[in-house]
Amino acid sequence: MTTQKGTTKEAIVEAAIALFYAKGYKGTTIRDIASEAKINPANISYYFKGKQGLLEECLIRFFEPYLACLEEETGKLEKDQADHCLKRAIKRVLVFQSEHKLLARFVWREISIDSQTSREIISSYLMKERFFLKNLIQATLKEQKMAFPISMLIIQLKGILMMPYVNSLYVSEVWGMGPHEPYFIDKYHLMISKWLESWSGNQTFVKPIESVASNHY
Amino acid sequence: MTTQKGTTKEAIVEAAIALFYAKGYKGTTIRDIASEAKINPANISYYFKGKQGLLEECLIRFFEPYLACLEEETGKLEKDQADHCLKRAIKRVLVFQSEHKLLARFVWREISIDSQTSREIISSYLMKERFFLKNLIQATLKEQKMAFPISMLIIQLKGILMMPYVNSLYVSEVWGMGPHEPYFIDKYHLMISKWLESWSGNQTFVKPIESVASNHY
Amino acid sequence: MTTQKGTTKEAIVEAAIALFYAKGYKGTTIRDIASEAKINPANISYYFKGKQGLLEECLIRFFEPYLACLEEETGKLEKDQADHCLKRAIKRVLVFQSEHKLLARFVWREISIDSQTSREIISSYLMKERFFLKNLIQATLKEQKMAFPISMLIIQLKGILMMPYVNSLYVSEVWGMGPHEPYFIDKYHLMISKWLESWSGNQTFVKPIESVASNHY
Amino acid sequence: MTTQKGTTKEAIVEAAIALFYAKGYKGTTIRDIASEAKINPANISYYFKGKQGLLEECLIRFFEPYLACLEEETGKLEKDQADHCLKRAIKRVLVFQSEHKLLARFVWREISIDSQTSREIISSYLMKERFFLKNLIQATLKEQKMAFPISMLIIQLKGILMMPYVNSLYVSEVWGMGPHEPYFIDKYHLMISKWLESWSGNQTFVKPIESVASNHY
DNA sequence: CATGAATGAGAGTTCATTCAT
DNA sequence: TATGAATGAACTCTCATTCAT
Repeated sequence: MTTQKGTTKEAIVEAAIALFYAKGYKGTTIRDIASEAKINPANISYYFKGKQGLLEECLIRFFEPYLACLEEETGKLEKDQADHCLKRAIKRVLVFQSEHKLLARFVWREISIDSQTSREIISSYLMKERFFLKNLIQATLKEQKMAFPISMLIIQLKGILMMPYVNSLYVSEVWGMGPHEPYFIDKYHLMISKWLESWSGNQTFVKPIESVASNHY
Repeated sequence: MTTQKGTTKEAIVEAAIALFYAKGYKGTTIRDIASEAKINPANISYYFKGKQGLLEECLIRFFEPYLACLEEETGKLEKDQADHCLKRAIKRVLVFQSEHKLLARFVWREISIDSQTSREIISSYLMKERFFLKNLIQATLKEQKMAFPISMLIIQLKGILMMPYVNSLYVSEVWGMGPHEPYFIDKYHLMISKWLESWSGNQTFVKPIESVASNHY
Repeated sequence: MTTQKGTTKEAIVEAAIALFYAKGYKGTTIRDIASEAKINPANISYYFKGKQGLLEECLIRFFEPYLACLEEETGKLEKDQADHCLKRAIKRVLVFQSEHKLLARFVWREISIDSQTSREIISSYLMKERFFLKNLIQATLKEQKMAFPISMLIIQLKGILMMPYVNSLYVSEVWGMGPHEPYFIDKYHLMISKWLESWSGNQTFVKPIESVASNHY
Repeated sequence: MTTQKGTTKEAIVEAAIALFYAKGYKGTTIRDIASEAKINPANISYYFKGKQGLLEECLIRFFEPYLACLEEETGKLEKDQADHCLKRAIKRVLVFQSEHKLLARFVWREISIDSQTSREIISSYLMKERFFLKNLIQATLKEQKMAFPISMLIIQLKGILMMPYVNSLYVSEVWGMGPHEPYFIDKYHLMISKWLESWSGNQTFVKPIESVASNHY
């Protein structure tokens, strides 16, 4: 059978993401994936050197562009205002995740399982993430007297970024709209901006924080 | 080898909870469990009619007392003030989950996977949960003009209850303390109370909501 | 199905030896072995931790008693005449191999293939073999002026010992009888004795070497 | 990529011989061969109709010239002295094998494995071999009273011819030199001549047999 | 001729489960 | 109750082979 070049590989990844999301990595067999992608199971080993290789491809496809957002904005710290970089980074990360909801959800859930497998690749990505977030936050805080330790801000930020895709149900209802809806990102981003300004001191274009609070609960 | 009556069964469940939490249901083999519990794998089938039976035992051990909290407080609605019942229910649920952190975390994570298996038992529990939450909220709202649809409040509440065990990292850092710390529950409960009063209109012993907001972010 | 204790394991090893001999290690599948032994393929992994484990069991079953012959006679060097020890060692090795012809043939053929697998276990056994042979020969040579380097004698001896099982066809026809026939060992042993005396100088009960030579060719 | 005509095919055969020798037929994959020969795996099927076809090509490349030696010398029986033909045949066979050591060793080892595959081609070659050897020996023996049955002489001769390549280690040490050394063939051939004369009665240009014997052991 | 994609058969292995003891 | 042996199903992966280009 003749297929378009590259089609098979893409079909496998797409099917894998959908099934890993729905049934978990361990709960998905390569035959599931093969039949979903309408290809021969052997192709999975052919293209990805096995099921774990496919998992790693998925992780890479998530983390590479995800980290690119953070890296690029970290790179702009020298010529742009730090809080602008941080805000742009946040926005880009939110957009990226919202464009890859299944993948985002699957990745954040799966790495909470002590899977033995792919441990190295995951921890290397998480290290990079932490590095960029730290730099961005540190630069934003530069001239501030820090009310919080940086480490705490990093983890807060990370939690906020993951939240809509890990607890989408919760967030979507709390916010009256979900990550899938058109203006969600704008709204969520606005909320984060206010949180950010609450500690960065840089409140140029922000409404009073009370309005967020009452929105929030 | 002779063991105390019931000891074997308990050892199995304990080992299962720890391993299901760490490695996921699919990622845990009954031999893992057996060797962790220092018993023979055949005993698992003997006592629980198989691995799935053991999973269901875990689910039951989580949901039965969990739902009991809600059911009992729902039952008190006739003789006590509705918002008091709701607050007590919330507190008991938080305490229970905090006493069974691994189990709570495992259950809420696992049911997000479309496991096919145990689907019936899970959805029956979730139906009950929804029923009790609805009744408690509805009673609290009784004489209020509802600003929100009830369904939204239910899901919000549910999200709030699960949060500390699903995203413990996030919550613990945002709150400056985690579900494992002694006063966490009190603090978290206080926050929820304020959220609750923000829509129930019953603000007898509550500080203004702004203070929560500024606490929060 | 109920079977005698230990029967299954033995049946597997027996079937494995026969099939490894006939079809080679790579050419034999565990399903071949299982059906030959009339057991379930999973038992092979159960008892031997996989096909390679079964191979190693076969190697162990060959090398352990084989080396025991050499080790014991090496141990007797202190209280007995060296050439007697060496001759007894040779005789015992011949008898042992002749009692396990398939195994012997399979082992000597298989280790000539660069199998990657089981490399460590094999080379450790061969090292021991060389050690014992060296000691036995060295002791026999002690008071002789050595016409040959020891290493050459070791390899000659080893070749002679392997020969009847590696090239049984050849030997059996040259000798007018094969390793399977009752008096073969005696005759072969006599030949070796003469070869041995040709360099050890100890010719007490030996016919002149020419008679062997004309027998041989 | 353009390659010289025939180059690909030759590269495949060369790689195959080296790998079959080192890892056995079953232990070698066509991808091993392809990457060793730096060609595409599909070419192997293209040129040889599959892995087994490649094996058969190797067998042919060994047996055809091998048998040609025997056939040609058998053909000369009518116009030349029988024992001269036999000796020349032996010499040519030895030279040929020594020029194709890997192939020789691989072939003689592999046909001792009941490979099912290529059984027909192998046994047809072995039949021819036996036919030529029988004729050569029979002619040499013609005017002799046979002390041995012919069949025994055939098998003895065959064993002698195979020996240096099957048990090269053994032979090389016993003889003080191996099949790879320049004068080995001469020496080995001399030895065979003496063996031959010991039963053919034709001892014109031979040293006394004792000298061989004392050389040998 | 040469190639990369694709396939089906079958290999080794794991696993939950059963059963006689 | 508790256990070790044994099983069948299913999984991942490898491999020789085919085919369109």
